[in-house]
Formats: sequence, structure tokens, C-alpha cells
Amino acid sequence: MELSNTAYVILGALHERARSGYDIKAFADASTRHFWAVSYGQLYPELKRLLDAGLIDAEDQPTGSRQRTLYRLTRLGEEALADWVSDTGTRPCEIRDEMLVRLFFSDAVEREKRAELAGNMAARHRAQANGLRKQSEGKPAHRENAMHDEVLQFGIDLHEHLADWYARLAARLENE
Amino acid sequence: MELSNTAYVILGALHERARSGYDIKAFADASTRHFWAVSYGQLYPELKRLLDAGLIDAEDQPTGSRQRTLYRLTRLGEEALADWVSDTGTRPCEIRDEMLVRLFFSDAVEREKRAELAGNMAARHRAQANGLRKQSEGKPAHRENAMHDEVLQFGIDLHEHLADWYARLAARLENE
DNA sequence: GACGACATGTAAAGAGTTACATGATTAT
DNA sequence: ATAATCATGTAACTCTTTACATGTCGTC
Repeated sequence: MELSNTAYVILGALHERARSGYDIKAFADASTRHFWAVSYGQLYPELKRLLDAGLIDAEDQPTGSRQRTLYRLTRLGEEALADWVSDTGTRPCEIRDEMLVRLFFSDAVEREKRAELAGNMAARHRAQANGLRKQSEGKPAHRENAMHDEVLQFGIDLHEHLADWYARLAARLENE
Repeated sequence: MELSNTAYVILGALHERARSGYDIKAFADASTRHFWAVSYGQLYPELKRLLDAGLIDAEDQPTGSRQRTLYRLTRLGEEALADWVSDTGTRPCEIRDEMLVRLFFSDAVEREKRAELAGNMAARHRAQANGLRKQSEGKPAHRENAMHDEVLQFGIDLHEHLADWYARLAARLENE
């Protein structure tokens, strides 16, 4: 049975430790968000599917009268995750950037608008780089999750590159 | 009435000149594809909506008995496009990269697999950079569409950056 | 007592892809 | 001839977001 990529993000989150749905969401927001976002609308139905498929187990663990379901990987789930990660086949990297579409068609508007748009894009990526950097400063490196740190650094470098690129463009457009 | 971003890509394509649906798709594939892809499944229904909304005109222009509908912007469509491009407000840049998700969780597999994955990602972006470069080599610069060339160069630089980044990671993982 | 974090979920809508179906024209 | 390109479209499906609904726990 085919699993969605989001399902594998869930399996990956549970590979580290048992988590609640809320916790999985928090994990994704704090780590995969910049290249794979997950919303509650997908998360909870997906957890049900993974449970039915026997890839995860559920355990009730309420705090007082606040309900809480802890999920953990089954051996089957562990295997499914390992198999999936082992596939090194090429897949497309999808980018959808509304501001870049506007920039692409911005010959239709005045130079000032174009420069402003480019400047805002630079700021957007600078902010994102800073947000990711703040994440990386907090926690010490874990040997068993070295790739988590690599990918975080990847995001910082990427958004720094993008911020620099748009800043240069904005400067050129301002002095045109 | 709210238009989708894809609708604006269509308006933008028609801003340059009148085009058929097929031609709009070819334009998008050759220019906006690397940051905003468009499929036939969206394109033709969207053309109908834009027609109903009065933002574009349709003219029948068959070649022999092969049907062909040429679309062009109305004044209303021209205004809608200019208004949309003039909005410099910040919008998120969405990235969804399945291979990067695998890389993120690849602590679960052997070093060789990790290195192979990173190497394949480097190759993927190198190929994409080369594809975009080929596009840019063909045609001479047009003053009235300067931003088209800027955004194309943006794509080349971006994928070159990504290819370099993953190549360095792959090298590090191989020598670990 | 109020606020922020913890916690679970659904319904509806929207966006987008894939696969299919059909047929004409042009270049090799 | 036959393959590539030009050309139009739909149906089914998948994915994802948004908005809503509900309630608890810990802290200021």
C-alpha cells in the first residue's frame, strides 16, 4: 500500500520517540516545515490510516482528564521507514513562490515597485534564515541525528543565498 | 473575485501576446516551470473562468481543420494583472522536496546510502541548472522583458548553489 | 480569572496532478 | 509511413489548507 510523503514524516517523527499528534505537529513545525509542511487536517486522519495499516501503535496516556494518545512505531513501521529512506531515486524538488511570479511579470509595473518587491523578498529570506539560525543555536549536536543538523544548516545557507541574491537585485533595480 | 496564482500566470503569458492554451502551457513550461508549474488540468478550466469573468477574449483561429482558440487580455485583464503585480506584500515561498525529507531521516540508514542520496541530489540540481542555462543561451535579451531574464538567472544561480551544497555534503559523507 | 500551551478532531473547499481521449499538421 | 508537435479537453483522484469546534492544564 502506497503511503504519502506526509505519512513518512510522521513515521520519521516517531522513529526518534513516542509522540502525540500534537507533538508530531510541533516536531514538523520545528524541523521539516521549511521543506515539508504538515497541517492538523492531514495529520490526524493520516495517524488513523497508519494505525489501521499496523505501522504504528496507539497508547492512551491522559494527563488528568486531558486526553492524550501516544503513538509509536511498530516493527512494520520501522521497516517501512527504512525501506523508504533507502530509496535514493531522483524525485523533483518543487518550488512554488507567489512573489517570484509577481517579480517575473513585474516589467509591467514601475521600477520602484520592482525594487520594492525584490527588497521584500530579500527581507523574507533573511528573516527565514534568522529563524532557522535561532533554532540551531539552542540545541547541542546529537550524533544519532546528525542529518537533522545538516538539513537545518542547509536551510540557513539556502535562505542566506536567496536573501543575498534578492538584495543584490533590489540594489541594481534602485540604481537603474 | 479571487483569482488563483495560476490564473495570473495565464494573464501574464497573455500580456506579451495572444496565445492558444497549448502555447500558454509551452510558455509556462519554458519559463515559470521552475517556480510555478502549470498543468493542462488547471489551464483549460481556468481559461473558461477568465473568459466568463471578462478578463480575456477568445478568438477562433483554426489552421486548416485543426481547431485553435487564441486568447488575449481585455483591458479588465490588463488591469487585474497590473494590480496583482503591484502588490509587494510578503507571501511564503513554499518548498516541497521529497528527497530532502529522506535525507533528513537518513540517520536511520547506512552511511553509503546517505552519501548516495546526497550525490543524487547534487546531480539533480546540476541537471536543472544546466537545463536553465541552455534556455538562457538561446535567446537574446529583450529590454521589455528584462525580469524574465533576471528570474531565469535566479534559477540558474539557485540550482548551482544547491548542487554545490549537496556535492560538498556527499563528499563529506563519503570520507566519514 | 485570564492567557498560553497542550490536545484532538472534522468538514468543506481549493489546488493540482495524472491519465485518458481525440484528432490534425508538419517534418523526417 | 511515422513520429513529433500542435491542439483541446475532462474525470477521477490526491493532497493540502482553512476554519471551526471543543476542552484541559499550568502559570501569572
